[in-house]
Amino acid sequence: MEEDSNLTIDLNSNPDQNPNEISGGELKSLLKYNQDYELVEELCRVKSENKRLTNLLTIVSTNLCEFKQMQYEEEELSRKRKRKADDIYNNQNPQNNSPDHIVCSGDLTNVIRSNTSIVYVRIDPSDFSLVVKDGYQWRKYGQKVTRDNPSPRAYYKCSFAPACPAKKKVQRSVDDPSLLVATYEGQHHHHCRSAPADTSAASPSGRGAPSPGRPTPVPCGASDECSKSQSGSDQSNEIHQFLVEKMASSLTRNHSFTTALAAAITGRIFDEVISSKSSDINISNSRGFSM
DNA sequence: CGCCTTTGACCAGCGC
DNA sequence: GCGCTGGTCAAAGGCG
Repeated sequence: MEEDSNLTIDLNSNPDQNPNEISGGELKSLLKYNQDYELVEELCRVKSENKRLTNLLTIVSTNLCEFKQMQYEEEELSRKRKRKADDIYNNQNPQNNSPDHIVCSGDLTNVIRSNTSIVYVRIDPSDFSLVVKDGYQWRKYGQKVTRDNPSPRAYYKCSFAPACPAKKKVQRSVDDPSLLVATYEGQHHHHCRSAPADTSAASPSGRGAPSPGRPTPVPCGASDECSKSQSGSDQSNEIHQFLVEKMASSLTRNHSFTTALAAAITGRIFDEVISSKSSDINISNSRGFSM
C-alpha cells in the first residue's frame, strides 16, 4: 500500500543511523506516529464516507421531489375527473380517492410548483393536531371538513408579517392518518424567522404560539416561498442542507435503513481494520527489514 | 391586554 | 337560479 511505502521511506530517512541502534524513545515515537497516522487516515475515510452519503441523500431527495410532483399532478387530474363522475362511482370505489402515492417514509418532503408547495409530514397517528413544523409563525383563521377527506382542513395565514400573503392549508391524508398534507400558497415578504417549535397549528393545549418578540432563526425551506424570500446561493445551500437533514432524519428513523446502514458501515470498517492490520503487518515487516 | 383558536356565517366559483 | 363546495371573515372566548 501507499502508506506503507511512505512510512518505510520515513523510517529509512536517516541512512547514517544503524537500525539496530534505535532507542526505546524513538521506537515509542514511531509507534505513536503510526497510531496517529491511522487515526487521521480513519478520519479521512469517515469524512469521505459522510460526503458520499450526503451526496446520495441529495440525489434521493431530488428524485423524491420529482416523483411527488408527478404523482401530485396525477392526483389532481384524477380528482377533477372524479368530481365530474357521479357519487355512485365513489360509493362503489371508496378507496379510489385514497392517494396511495402520498405514503412515503419522508418526514418532510415538498413538491415545488409554480406558486404553491405541497409538503408531506409524517406525524404520530395519535396526534390529532394539525402541526407542520416549517419554521414560520402561522395564525389559524379557519377550518373546514372537505368533501374528499373526513378529517378537517385547517387554514393558516402567516402571522409574522401583517401584510404577508403567504398561506397554508393543512389536512390529514385520507389514506394515511399519520401523514399531514400541507399546501403552501403565496410568498413570504420577510425572512424565515420563528421559534424552533412550530406555532402554526391548533395545539391541543390551546395557544401554542410564542411571543413574536423572541423569534429564533431556523433553517427554512419547507416551502418554496421561503427560498424565494431569500436571495443568492446561500439560501439555496441552506435549503439544500435542510432537505438533506430532513431526509437523513427520516431515514435514520427507518429501522431497516439504519440496520442496513449499520451493517454496511460495520462491514466497511471491518474491511478497513483488516486492511489496516494488513498495513501494520507490512509496516512491521518493513521495520523488521529496516532495523 | 394582546394574540391565539374556535366555529358558525358568509361569499364566490362551478356545474346542472 | 339553485345547490354544492372550498375559502374567508369575524365574533366569542381562552390563555399567559
